[in-house]
Amino acid sequence: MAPELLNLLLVRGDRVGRIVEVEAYGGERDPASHAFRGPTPRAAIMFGEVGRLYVYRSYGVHWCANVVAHGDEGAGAVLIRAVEPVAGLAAMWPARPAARREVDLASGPGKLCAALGISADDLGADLLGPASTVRLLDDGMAPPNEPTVGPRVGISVATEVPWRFSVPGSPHRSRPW
DNA sequence: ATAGAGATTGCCT
DNA sequence: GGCAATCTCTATA
Repeated sequence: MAPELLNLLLVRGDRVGRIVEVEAYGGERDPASHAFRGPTPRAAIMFGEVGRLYVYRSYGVHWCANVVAHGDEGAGAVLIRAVEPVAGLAAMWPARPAARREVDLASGPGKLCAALGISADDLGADLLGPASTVRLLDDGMAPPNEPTVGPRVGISVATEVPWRFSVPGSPHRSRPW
């Protein structure tokens, strides 16, 4: 379902971004996944109710946002890797002091959390709940028929698994393919 | 208790 | 292109 998230809107307060790049992580059989070692305290949410927000700290510096997604059993999550700023840009600029161009505002998993203001406060938010701090919205733009597919980024194991998806040609993606 | 690694970013050369 | 920043989790003792 990771590519199905492409072109959906990620909303926090008055800041809105359109998802242009995602990366899927599996359960206990995916050595690159936080769920690989079972439902540990951090990873337990990946084994729970789908459609919730999983936020974790990356390199002690950044927050990363995931959508919990899996079948009837098992575990998994989809990392949001990049969004295109759609609304609330005025609040995004001061949250991203290093960004000088609009395309750099949210073109990475840590960047988009900073731009939208997503942090541990939002951990576990029901992304489809109308009252949640962080929400996923469908404004009618369908996901791309043929998303760009490639290997996952920043991991040292199972790098051959082609579970990175993006909107073809979007200038807001995190890294060149 | 403690050590090592990490789904990244931005500044430096 | 190299590398530091800095927190959390997990494994080992």
